[in-house]
Amino acid sequence: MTHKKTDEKKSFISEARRSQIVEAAIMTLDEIGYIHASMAQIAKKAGISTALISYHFRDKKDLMDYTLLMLLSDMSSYVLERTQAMVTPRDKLRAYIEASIGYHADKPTYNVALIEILFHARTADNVPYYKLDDDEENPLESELQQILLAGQEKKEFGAFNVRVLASAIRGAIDEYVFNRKLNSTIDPQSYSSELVNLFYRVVTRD
Amino acid sequence: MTHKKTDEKKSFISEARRSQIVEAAIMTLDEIGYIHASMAQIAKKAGISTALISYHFRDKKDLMDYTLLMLLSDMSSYVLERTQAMVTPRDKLRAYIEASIGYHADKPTYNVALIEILFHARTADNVPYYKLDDDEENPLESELQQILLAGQEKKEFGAFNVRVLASAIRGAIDEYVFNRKLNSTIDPQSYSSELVNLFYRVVTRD
Amino acid sequence: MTHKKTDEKKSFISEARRSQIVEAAIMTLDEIGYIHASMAQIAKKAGISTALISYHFRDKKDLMDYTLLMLLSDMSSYVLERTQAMVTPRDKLRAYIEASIGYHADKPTYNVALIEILFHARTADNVPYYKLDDDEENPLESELQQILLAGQEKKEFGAFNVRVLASAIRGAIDEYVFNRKLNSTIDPQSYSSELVNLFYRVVTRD
Amino acid sequence: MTHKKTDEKKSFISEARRSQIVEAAIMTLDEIGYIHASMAQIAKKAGISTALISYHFRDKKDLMDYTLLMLLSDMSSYVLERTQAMVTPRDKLRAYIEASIGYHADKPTYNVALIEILFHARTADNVPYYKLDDDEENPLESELQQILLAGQEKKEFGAFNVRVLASAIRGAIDEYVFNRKLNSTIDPQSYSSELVNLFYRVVTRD
DNA sequence: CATGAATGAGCTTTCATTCAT
DNA sequence: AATGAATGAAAGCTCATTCAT
Repeated sequence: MTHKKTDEKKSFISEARRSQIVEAAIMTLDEIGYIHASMAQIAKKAGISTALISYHFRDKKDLMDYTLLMLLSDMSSYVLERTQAMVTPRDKLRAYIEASIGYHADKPTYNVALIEILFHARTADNVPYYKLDDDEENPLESELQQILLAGQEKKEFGAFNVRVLASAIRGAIDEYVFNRKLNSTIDPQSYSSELVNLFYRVVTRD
Repeated sequence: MTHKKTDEKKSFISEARRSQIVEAAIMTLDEIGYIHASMAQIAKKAGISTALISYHFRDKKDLMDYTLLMLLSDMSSYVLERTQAMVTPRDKLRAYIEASIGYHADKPTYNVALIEILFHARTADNVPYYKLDDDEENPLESELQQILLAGQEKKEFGAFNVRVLASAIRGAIDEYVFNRKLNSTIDPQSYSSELVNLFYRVVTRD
Repeated sequence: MTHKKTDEKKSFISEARRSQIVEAAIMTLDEIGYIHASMAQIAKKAGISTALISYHFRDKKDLMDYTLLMLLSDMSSYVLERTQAMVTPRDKLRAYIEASIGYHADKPTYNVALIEILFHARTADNVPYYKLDDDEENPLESELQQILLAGQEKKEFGAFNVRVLASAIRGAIDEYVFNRKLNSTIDPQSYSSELVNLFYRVVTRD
Repeated sequence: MTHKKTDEKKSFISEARRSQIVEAAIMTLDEIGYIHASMAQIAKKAGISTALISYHFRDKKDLMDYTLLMLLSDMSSYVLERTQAMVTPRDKLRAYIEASIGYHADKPTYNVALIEILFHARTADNVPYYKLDDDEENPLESELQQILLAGQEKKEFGAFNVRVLASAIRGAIDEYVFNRKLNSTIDPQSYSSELVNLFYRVVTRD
């Protein structure tokens, strides 16, 4: 077989097709969810034949894995760009929270697709992705920990367990993503602003 | 049709059968996940025929909805029992956090089944359950809000946005449930203890 | 899953269905050959849905293996019955050759189906069946060897290499089965009669 | 269309390509069998694109037919060379048997490819090749018949039905090719030697 | 109350072939 | 002469559901 697969070099046109397919996959995931996002539905959305998807991706798993990769990297760039534009740990923390909430508001389609894959896809051994502890560091997680750590080292922040606080912050952010009763009644700016205040209280030295 | 459905009155024996099926569904969901949890697999686990499931539940959706109901009520009881055994808002908050984390550690099977349904099941209009803003109040959410509110009224707690703090707390709890890198490296007691400290800082009056 | 599979006990009605499916498979194999004998074609021939075949057989391999078993046992019975009705090695040898050729003439459909499976089916490791040295003794092969051996022991036959002669006889028989130019121009009785004369010459003591 | 097909004149470079493709087809047939020997697999083995195969052969049938032709002519040359080097019918008969068995031992890959095509390929009317009575004389069959006939005419051999004996000899040879239990326990020299003895007994005048 | 039997719809994947470049 | 890109058709298989018994 000569099919282009995720880890091989691809031609420009091939790369364009792959992007188009990934984009169609994301839209389909958002619109009808992972379970109904069959190759046929994705192909239909992309305006191509299912066989062409098979030509550009080894199989459905390959397509979903690649799509997940794209989604994760897109979200990471979005947040990291905005965070790293700041200088002090306090400002970085604020930017991190605002960007994380903001991404959800800005690109809801991507967010839903991400969730759909994360909670449906499974490894060949049938281990769900959401149970996997990514061998590779999650760049968003480590960025947050580094911000908190830097704040402590610079004596800008007080004493706290970095990993636990980082988790709490990430959880508070994700809660907004998942909880519709929340995100449909409080706008993202207000929520992130409140969250910033809340966690400033925790990090601030007495 | 004479089939017993979720909202009809059921005989004792029928009720026993339904429980058995729900139990089998939970175990199957935990072991192989929602997508592979076919009627056949659940029937096999229960040691009965698939047709018998269809006899006791209108369809797969009905079974999953009922199972979800059972899971939610089990978790609620677990947490509420332990919370309501306390008197002061501070103690209630501590109990709430510890019980929520503890449930995850105590009944991992139920927790996984809960997640599997929540993130896979969809309404007839294809709306995912996780996007639904439960029409009925989520008793765990409102309990937490009431604790925080009571603390403020009794001047035990300071000023903060109750809904946002409640969300942050719930998010911090769920983060432990979902983040394997977290729950596999920090034991539940330590995490909840740290979380309690963290949020005590937030609620405590200056 | 509760599907009946080849090695489980089956109900009467299930057994009847399996027979019907096998019969349809044999006819389909004869008519359009292994490659085109899809589940759909076999189901069509049997007047049932493809899913019903899947219900009664684990997969296509299971169906083909079971069909092969039936075909081999049918052919064996046919030949062994006629052979074992004879008493002396000479008569047994004649009966063996005549019955083997006769089976081909009597049941051409079965014969073709047998060939189709034998030369197309492959193990899970992709080893073709025709390359397999049956772990279990082939009853037709061993019967022939025993006839020749008995003839030598009773001094009815002279000296010869039993295995080689047995192979030559089986080859001469199969040649008639496979070679259309042969079996379409010489009738089976003549061919077997000539073959008997030929091999009588070889076994007869000088 | 300008595509070069089997019956047209071809350029030298085109002929080289065709040979390369045929060689790849043979290896693929031997390694994974006819059914899995897709154009893609053959192209991969040849290190070219599938489209190039389509360019040099009308379709898959054309490729397989041509490959079969090559295989048959290779086998014929092998056997005929060795047979025609002999002078007397007895010696020719010995050479024929030894060469036929020897080819199988010498070129197992070719032999397997030959079998795979013979038992899988079908005409446009879906008639399997193995059921075809070649319109053209099979040179190996007629050579054997001529040897036997010549032996009778020269009074070197006795009386027997030439066509039947020829078939028996060919069958005895093919049995060694197909029967793995045979060819894996008796070496080709021994088997052909025994076969020669056996059939010498048949042809020798009393 | 319980089951085995049966189906239609849908799934992913593979294939030979075509076509523009 | 050679290829990458693309397709329609068909394959085997699984599933939720229905129905007669």
